[in-house]
Amino acid sequence: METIAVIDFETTGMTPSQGARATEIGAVLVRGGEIVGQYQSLMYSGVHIPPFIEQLTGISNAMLRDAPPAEQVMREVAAFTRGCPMVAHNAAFDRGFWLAERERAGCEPDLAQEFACTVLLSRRLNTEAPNHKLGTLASWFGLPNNGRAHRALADALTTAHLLVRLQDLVAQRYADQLQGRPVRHELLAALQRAPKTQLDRCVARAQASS
DNA sequence: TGCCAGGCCCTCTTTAGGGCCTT
Repeated sequence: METIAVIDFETTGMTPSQGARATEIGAVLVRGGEIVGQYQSLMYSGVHIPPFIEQLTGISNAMLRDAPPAEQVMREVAAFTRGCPMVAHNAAFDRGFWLAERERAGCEPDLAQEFACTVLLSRRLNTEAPNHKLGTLASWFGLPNNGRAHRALADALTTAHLLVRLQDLVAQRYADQLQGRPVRHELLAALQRAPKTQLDRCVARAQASS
């Protein structure tokens, strides 16, 4: 059975290309609609956390002084998620840090780790929601409270629960095509790229090729 | 002086602009 890794980074800024670094990572493994593993660690990279980010995340410069080196954390989490397809909320953001921090840590590229994005999927599958922020969708779906928002494991757990709900939506909406087969990451990745008017065709195509 | 992310989506679009989403 497929295991999907859901990750979330807390960082010092919006993009590695401007020098931002990760300060914390949370990773959750999802298999068969259940959470089967979780990982969280602060990570020290030597960069200063701006006051705005300290206030947003609650992660302070003092907290990071005793944290393990970023390179060590990335090697651990790379081993934890090895071979798993990935999911994140606004995956373009987390994927950027995932690739940058992995490269810094000297991790080998993992070609199996395609990303699916719960923002893109929610926009296609859940058009009634007022917006597609993680906190809004958690309330909208009545997801479990996983602790302080803007901490990596709490947000990764919320994203994992959101992923399961979105998989359920796909399974219910396309029950005829799926015929009881699980909603795999490959189908999610195809759906998130499909035009809204062609979701039915996308599912039929994915099922025909699987 | 004014700008400083990037990828995606929508529309009063496509030779563009603005909003969303993440820290």
